Amino acid sequence: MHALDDGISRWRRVADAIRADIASGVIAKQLPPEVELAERHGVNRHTVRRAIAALSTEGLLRAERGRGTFVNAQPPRVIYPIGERVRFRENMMKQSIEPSGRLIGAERVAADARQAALLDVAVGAPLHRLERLAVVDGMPMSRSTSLFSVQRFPDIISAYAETGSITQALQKSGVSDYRRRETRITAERVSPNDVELLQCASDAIVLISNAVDIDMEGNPVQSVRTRFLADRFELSFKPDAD
Amino acid sequence: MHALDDGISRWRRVADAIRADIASGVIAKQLPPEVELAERHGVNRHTVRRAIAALSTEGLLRAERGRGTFVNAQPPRVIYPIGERVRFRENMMKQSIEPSGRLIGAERVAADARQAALLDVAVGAPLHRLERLAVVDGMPMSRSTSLFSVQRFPDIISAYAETGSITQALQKSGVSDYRRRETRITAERVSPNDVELLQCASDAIVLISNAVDIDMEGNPVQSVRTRFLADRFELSFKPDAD
DNA sequence: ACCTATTTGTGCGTATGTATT
DNA sequence: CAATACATACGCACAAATAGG
Repeated sequence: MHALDDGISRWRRVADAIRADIASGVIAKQLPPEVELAERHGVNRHTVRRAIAALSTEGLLRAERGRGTFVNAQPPRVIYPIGERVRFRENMMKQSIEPSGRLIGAERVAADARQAALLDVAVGAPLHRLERLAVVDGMPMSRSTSLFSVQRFPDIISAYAETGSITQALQKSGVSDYRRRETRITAERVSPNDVELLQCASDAIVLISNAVDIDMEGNPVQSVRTRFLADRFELSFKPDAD
Repeated sequence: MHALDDGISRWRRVADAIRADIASGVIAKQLPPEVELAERHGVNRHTVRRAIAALSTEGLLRAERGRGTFVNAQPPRVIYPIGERVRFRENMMKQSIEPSGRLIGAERVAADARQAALLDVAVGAPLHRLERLAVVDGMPMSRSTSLFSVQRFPDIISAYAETGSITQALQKSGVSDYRRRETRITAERVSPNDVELLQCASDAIVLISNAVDIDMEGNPVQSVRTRFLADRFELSFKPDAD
């Protein structure tokens, strides 16, 4: 019978009670241990764990093995401008943030239909795939996967490895300047592959930006898919430019 | 000892196995029952449930009590342009989609510091808050909250209620045209308040667009915060315009 | 209309593993 | 090393929704 006062399950009511305690300030930083919460609410420890799991999924709590369960403080999001001119380094330095890119890996792949259309190459044409991790103050901020035509940019990978900058690597390859043609944005849960690199929870949310850069003649230069941690970033679009 | 082959927990390996089966097409639409999966993988039913819960959080699966657990079909996302000229109705009709807005509620509120700065009014100044739900083919697509200065637009609420269009309501209020000054985008889990209106899972992800519209003289007209379901939308930004 | 089998959801008890203090 | 606290895993029981006879 389990003595349900209404149609709400016990773990939901425990979760609601904890959420209320946090909102009212009764619980400020750290939760009582699971066994104590179980006693206090008159439920099994598993039921408390179920409630904590739900609140963790909401992003409200964070459990650390051996230490305890803590209320998540949400720092203000970094503002990331998107527009015609997109330069990671410049954007960050405007906000007094020292950025750095890290090369994760590079590979040659064959263009599928979608990629071929974006980069204006034949289906099956060889592409360089460049995997990068953007780091700010030692904190991973975004993961990006860039695609370049091998035919047009045969040495782009080594150029990036040397300079650590897409802009400079493209200059070495004869592209003096480039601009963004289109940026498409959506959001998903982080892929398991990126969890370790981004040092985030396995159910974190990432903003996904799919973009195509073009040179001054309008020819596609790179197609890039960037994953930003949504709780650390806000993408800003200003028509006027700045 | 539980016979862990490596450092990965059993539920994770079951989850990985299920994910692989889906990717390879071995499982197409519906999963075998939990008890059968438990037998097949040599684990307890709870362990299978843990794996299914993780994959559900990823959006890959959907469990229905009494029926079974199903693979989520992901329909292609609707592309939503963001740029200087933002007109919900026009945007949707370009993709042969018939939109409609629904008035959820309206309220008078006092401007806090942030809102006051955005709308260029005094802190504490009265604002109209307009709550809307955008619906496409009977399917809820986005929830938005608009703020207008009461002083400048005393009758905006009734004008919207009559016309069902922000653009037309503003025209009635003497704003012949307007454009977007800035759009900021991030993502969060859906707020419990919006779950019912958006008819989504309680842990769904929403893209959040915070934007300010200005009239042709550059004066702020409205501040609007829109929540799009991330699995139904892709926001597109093209510098050139279209 | 009813009953039954199937399937997911909830809850408790117990034991053990692992990281932190 | 010991105590504490979260993580994983198994087993059992019953509730609730669904589907079919």
